[in-house]
Amino acid sequence: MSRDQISTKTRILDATWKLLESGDKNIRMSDIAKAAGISRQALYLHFPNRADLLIATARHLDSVKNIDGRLERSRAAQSGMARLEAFIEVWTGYIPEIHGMSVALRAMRASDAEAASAWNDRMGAVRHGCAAAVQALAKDGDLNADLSEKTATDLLWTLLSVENWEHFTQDCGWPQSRYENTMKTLAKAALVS
Amino acid sequence: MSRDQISTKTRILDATWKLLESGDKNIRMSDIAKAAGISRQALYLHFPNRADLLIATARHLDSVKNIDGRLERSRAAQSGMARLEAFIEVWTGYIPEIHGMSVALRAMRASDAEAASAWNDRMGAVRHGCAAAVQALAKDGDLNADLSEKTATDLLWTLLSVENWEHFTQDCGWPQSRYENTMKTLAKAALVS
DNA sequence: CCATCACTTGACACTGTGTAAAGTTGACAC
DNA sequence: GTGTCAACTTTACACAGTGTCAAGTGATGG
Repeated sequence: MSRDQISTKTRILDATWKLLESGDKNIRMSDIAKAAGISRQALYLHFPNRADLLIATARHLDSVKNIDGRLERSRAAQSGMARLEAFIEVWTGYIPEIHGMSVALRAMRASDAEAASAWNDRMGAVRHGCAAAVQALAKDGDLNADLSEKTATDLLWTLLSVENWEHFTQDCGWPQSRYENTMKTLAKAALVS
Repeated sequence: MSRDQISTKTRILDATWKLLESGDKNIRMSDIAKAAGISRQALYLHFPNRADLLIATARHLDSVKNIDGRLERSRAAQSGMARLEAFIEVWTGYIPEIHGMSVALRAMRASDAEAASAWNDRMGAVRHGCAAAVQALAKDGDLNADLSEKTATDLLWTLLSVENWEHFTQDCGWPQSRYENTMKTLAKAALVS
């Protein structure tokens, strides 16, 4: 609160987020500056470059959206099956909220190593959730005997990728609810014995 | 053969392909020109812009690799199941050969409408193959009764996406053979009654 | 009243794409 | 041989977008 109600840094992050969410591609630093109500050069007083700004926005998003808190719910489940379902519900519900961000970050992966590692870091967290759900299934003896825990985690992780969400909801035109239900069905078909 | 053994246009396409295949990101027009042994400006005598060059390279690749001919094999299968398997074998075997190209084309989708439609066109062809396999399954009465042909096609198409291939072979480190076998198993688990 | 912080303004270097124009070279026609 | 044409080269430049730099402004606070 040094200057305004909310700090300029936060205003920048919110503006960036909003622009990404709007689905506009090719967002320039000048667009972000305009949206945040400051000069383009002032952005560089807060973030060294575009990549760092986008990465900071991703982290900001995660903290505002409280993904960790939401996943808490799935950790509370009694059975492995319930945990798998709860995890799928939480994660698939989260995807549309971060989709604009994810498009931008993935687009930057090709040219920016730091963007790539920011994305890998976030997806690593998802994988961790998948692994925990698989482990809970295995503990209950519900995991398909043909699958190692590693393999089962790979399958679930891939199934629940943002790219697959895009494919179903964008390219195939499925509504979110159908996507979510299908993911549950497929996950069970693939993982549960 | 106007000038050299092979035409300059072909040399450009081959050079572009080779560079894309090498996995280098951020391939510039000047890189392509150098690889083709001509000046950067000469590229523009053959292709109006970068997008058109990449798209032409994609088509060139498809024609050299003869994807249509390869898919012929799956059309010859006797049963629906055999057709599904043959289609998966052909397509999954094709993915690694076009992967460099596909990365470049997908990266361009965000900023270039023509690149997006070139990619959609190619993926539309894959979807067509999926639909035919699903139809063959349905004809044999082997299609899961819970699924419409459209839904089954959506599932198979998504399962066999290039993005999922990347996920399994790159991010999960699976060898190609394992990827292929898993796709067959998963496809059957998801589609066959 | 002075200093400092947060910002603005204006200028500029750099990269990569695409355009433009004039020059070179070799093949082919007559 | 001369002329012509196509395919290419060389040089130059416009343009967008990123990132840097330096000088200036204006409010806040000791």
